[in-house]
Order: sequence, then C-alpha cells, then structure tokens
Amino acid sequence: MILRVAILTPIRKLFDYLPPVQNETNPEIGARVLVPFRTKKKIGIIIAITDKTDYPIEKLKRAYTILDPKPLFPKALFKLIYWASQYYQAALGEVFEAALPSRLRKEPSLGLKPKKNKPFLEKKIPAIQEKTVIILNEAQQKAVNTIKKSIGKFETFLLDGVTGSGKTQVYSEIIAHILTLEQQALILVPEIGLTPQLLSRFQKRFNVPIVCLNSSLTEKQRFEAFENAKTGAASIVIGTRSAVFVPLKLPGIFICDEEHDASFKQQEGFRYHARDLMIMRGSLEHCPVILGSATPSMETLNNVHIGRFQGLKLPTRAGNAELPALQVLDIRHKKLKEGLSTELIQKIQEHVENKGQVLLFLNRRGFAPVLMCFDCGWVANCNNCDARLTLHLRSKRLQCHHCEMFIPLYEQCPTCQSQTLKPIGIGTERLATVLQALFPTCSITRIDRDTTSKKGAQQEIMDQIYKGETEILLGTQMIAKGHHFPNVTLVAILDIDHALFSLDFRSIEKMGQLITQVAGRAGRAERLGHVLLQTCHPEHPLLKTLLEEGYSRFATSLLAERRLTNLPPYSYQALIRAEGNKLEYALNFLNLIKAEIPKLSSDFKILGPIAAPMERRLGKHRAQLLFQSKNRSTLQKYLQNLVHKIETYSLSSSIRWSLDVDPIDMY
DNA sequence: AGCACGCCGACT
DNA sequence: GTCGGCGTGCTC
Repeated sequence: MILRVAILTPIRKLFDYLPPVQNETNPEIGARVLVPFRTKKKIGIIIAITDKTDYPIEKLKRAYTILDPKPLFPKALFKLIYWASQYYQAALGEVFEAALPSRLRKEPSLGLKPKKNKPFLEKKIPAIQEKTVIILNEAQQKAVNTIKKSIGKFETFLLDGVTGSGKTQVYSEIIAHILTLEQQALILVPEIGLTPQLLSRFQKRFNVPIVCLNSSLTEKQRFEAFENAKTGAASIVIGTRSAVFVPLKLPGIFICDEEHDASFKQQEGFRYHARDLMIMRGSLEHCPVILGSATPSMETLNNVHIGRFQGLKLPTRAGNAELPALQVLDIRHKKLKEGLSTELIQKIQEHVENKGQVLLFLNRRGFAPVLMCFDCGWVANCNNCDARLTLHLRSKRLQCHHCEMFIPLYEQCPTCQSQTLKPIGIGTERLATVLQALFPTCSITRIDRDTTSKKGAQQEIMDQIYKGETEILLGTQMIAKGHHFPNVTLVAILDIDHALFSLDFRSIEKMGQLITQVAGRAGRAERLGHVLLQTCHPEHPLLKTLLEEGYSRFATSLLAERRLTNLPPYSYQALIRAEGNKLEYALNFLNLIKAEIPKLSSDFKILGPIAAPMERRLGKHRAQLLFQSKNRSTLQKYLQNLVHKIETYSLSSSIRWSLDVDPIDMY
C-alpha cells in the first residue's frame, strides 16, 4: 500500500509514502498524515491510496501517523479544493493549507491530544426560533420569492440594491427559510469590522447557534468554529475570505456580501478569489449563491447581462430614508486651506450647527505622503522600495507603506542640515489636526489603520460614533464598508482625482464604487444626507455619469469602454511576476518564458515583459508579463504548460516568480 | 517554501 | 587555516 500525499507546502508535486507501521487508524483519502519530509516532520493530506509509484520503491519513506480517522472535508469541498488548485495553478498542499484552521496545520502536541472530542455545541441543527418579524417592501419580497424557488439547486443571484436598501433583510429572510429546512448558511463579508454588525442582526432574529470566523479569533476558537460548522452544530457561519473553505454538514445557501470588494482576493501566496470560489462551491454543493452589492463589479454585471447570473434589484432605500444628493465642488482656481475649500468648511460648519454628523473621506493615512527639504530639494525615500516615506507625526516616524520599514523622524535635512523640512500633501492624520483647529469645540474621530490597529479599538470607535459622541469623523476606505451611521448628514470626498488618470484600468471602477459606498453612509435614517465631492475634473465623462446618473449608468459606460478595449470582463487575464537582484534578471526570465512557450491561438495576447509599476520593492527588482485571452480555457491550457515548463526546466535560478490568475491589482 | 550543500572572501 | 556569504537544487 502506498499513500499519495499533498504536503502542506507550495511545492506543486505529490509525494508517495509507505503507510505507518502501527496501523491503528486506517488511512482514508482526505485524512491528514504526519510524514518525514527532508529533515522535518510535515503534515499532508492523503490524495490517493495505490499500490504503485514512479519513485524508486526502496527510497520510499514511511509515514509516521494517520492523524484523522475520517476525511477532513466533505466530498464536494474536497472537489472545490482540487478545482481551485487547477484553476489558480497552485500547489494542492498550499490550497489545503489555506482551507485548514491553523490548529490542524500543525503537528498535534502530544500532551493535549487525548481529549475526548466532545461536541462544542449540540450536534444537531437546532430548530429555528424567530424572535422578530420583519416586514419587507415589494422589491425585497420579490427577491426573496425568486431566490426561494432555487433552493436545493445551483443558481447565482446578484442582489443589486442601493446603499441602505435592506439587502441584509433579504439574506435574513432566505436564511429563515433555510433554517426551517434544517440546513446551514454561509455568509462571506469583506472584513472583520463588519462581522459584529451582521452577527447582532442575526442574533436578534434567530435563536440558533451562529459562529464567526475572523482574524481576531484565537487558534482554539477558529478550530471550534470549524468543527461546529462541520458537524452541523452551527446553523449560520459568518466569515471573511478563507471561510469559503469551511466545511458544512448541510449547506443550504451561500452568500457573498459586498461582492465587489477587493479584499475577497488573496493577494499573496495562494492567490484566490473567495467570491468566485463560492460560486463554484454553490455549483458543487447544489445550492444557490447570492452576491450582494450596491456597486457590483464589472465581472458580475457582465455575468448578469449574458444570463449566467440572475439579477435582482432593490431600487429604493428601506424605510423612509432617501438617497443623498451628490454635488460637485469644483476646486479649480480655488484656494484650499490644507486641502479643504472654503465652501466645504462652511458646509461642515452648517451641518455641525444643525447637530448632524459630518464624515470626511480621504484615502491616505499618515500626516503627509512626502517630506521634503525646501533648501536642497531632498525627499525622504525608502531604501528598499521605489517609494516615498510617509510622515507620521504622532509616532514621530517616517514610514514606508509598501514594506515594514520605518525610521525616526529627522530633526534636520540629512544632506544639507537645514531646518526647513516640510511635509507635502495631506493624509488623515494631518486632516484631523486641521479640522480640530478649524472646529475647536467639536469632537473629531479619525478612523484608519493607525487608529484602529489595537484589538477592539475599531469596535470602540464605532460605538462612540453610534452614540453620537463624535461630531466630525474622517477616515480612509475603512469607513466606506457597510457601516451604518444613522446621524451622518454630510459626507465629503477629498482628493480622488488621481484615480481618474491612473494607468490601471480598474482604478476608475474602484473609484466609482468607493464614491458610491461612501456617499451611501449619508442620510440612512430619517434625515436627508448631502454628499460633496471636491474635484478639479468635474467634466470627466465617467465621473459626470456617476454623479448625475448613478452607479448603474456609470457601470454601463465603463463596460462599454472595456468591451471596446477588450479588457476584462470581455477577456481573461493572468499575470506572472518575477523578482530578482537586478531588473535585467527578472526581464530575462520572463523573456525566456515568452519565447519558449508557443501561443495557442490568435486571440491570445502576451503583453510585456515590463518593469513592475513599482520596480523596486523590499529590495528586489520586479518585472511582469501579462497574458490575455478571450477564451478562458485557452488561457488555462497555456498556464498549465507554462508552470510545467518553469518547474521541469528550472528556468528560475535566482528568480522568484508567482502567477496570478484573474489579477485585480497590477502593482 | 525551507534547508542543506557547496564553493569563494575576510577573520583569529 | 576556518567562518559564513548566498547561489543551486531537492524534498517521496
């Protein structure tokens, strides 16, 4: 008997082992096994049990122990993991690693092992108890009815509802139905900040066990959540990206909330898109999938247009709330006071006086993005990256936002010793200082990575806002994501112009989503909201469409542009990145690939290689090569061939490379 | 990805 | 004479 094992490592190979000697646990496909791997002990998953091997039999090593009596993942999920490794050209072991809670990725410590595996929660899906009844509007009811008809079979829905339209109520209604069938619901959310909100809404309505999987959990809690989902003890599972792999005993519905959000895409290591995997999972598990968003991605909108997904619209806000009016503040020829126009300052004053909350959006943290010497022109740069150092005044540091590097703030210019170091540009830290000076009696709250990094800090700040203790709040995109701020009556958006002219074709899509999402934070209760957007380009056609006709028309124009230029979603892309000690090495490697591997068809395009937009990062020189095809399977075949060639001919001496299928960031 | 092996520069 | 730099290649 020979065990074929996927080791939890990014090596794209399977390794064969002899079964353990003391056969107390029968090996099963899908169970973990502890094996000797070079000099270390490693955990792997049994992929096959055979009697032959391509490896010299006498050199086979013997596995130490079978760690699980039964497969860890249900069959459909096992299939999903396998599919993901094929689609993303990732090592199977690496995909398993992403799917397992950290406790199951490590060798079990011998002391703790012999605990009786008592159920963490009652091992039965509890009967639903609805504590409150919700009255739906017509559009919500229609959406619910349509989705209900698909229960028990695979179909993907786009729940396209304007901000504040009550998408959660639709989810809730569907989940109520799923619970009566004694099935489970899995909900993906973009980030941790949103789980408490959703959790409390579900807890208010349902008296069933709910588990949350987010990064603030301890190892043990994660493991317990995993087990409770797997045994069916938990009826509702809410989680971030990696929760797409949580095993479920009886899945009934899959929901991806804020499906356009880029945080569903893993950006390093095994680069997968949780939303896309969730759709595949729905198909494998024969369940409907709901994608919810007020600002759907171009990919999803296109899938609705071609009939692959069914679109459901919630065109109005729930309750009496009205959508806010968007207004442009043309700041050409205007004197700005630290980035704020006189009109904006006046508006803030008005809203504060009328006891409304004001929210300012500025997508740049720190005090200033540049520190420059006015005498000699010296600028603070990162030693490892082609990037400026951002000034953080409170911590008295210069910090690189692309690597971990930071240095203490200089007292004087390091080249000419002059005292004239000046911060250039405005980040959230500076904006907070400016606002405090302008409105000395107001309480001002800043929300960005720097003010929320401590555990529980984010929740604390949010509570403060809900209680109305804050009059002016400002922050980065963290404030754009799904939060409900009922007292906000004025939203101001600062400094988005750079997105209008970015080389990355996706940045305008992101800009539209961000503006719409931020604007949606205004006037969500009975008070009408106002949204002001400071720009130097009020005539930009796409910006105009967005502001005057809304996201949906904006998306239509953007899709038309993408179609003309053959960009996604009208083509499929993959990006290979290479990094080495010199740019030349990385470019050579990519040129070799380009020359070695035949193009498969005429619609297949290879663009590059070129230096990465940020050529140097973390001390390495980076280059990239882009593949684009109208046909997904053409691209797939090409990539398979490519990875195979790189691996077998070791084209990659002294080069680190990675492949990103369906990339969304081209950095 | 690790990690050992191996072949060339500055130290006791 | 050795310690250690990181380039190269293997892991059943």
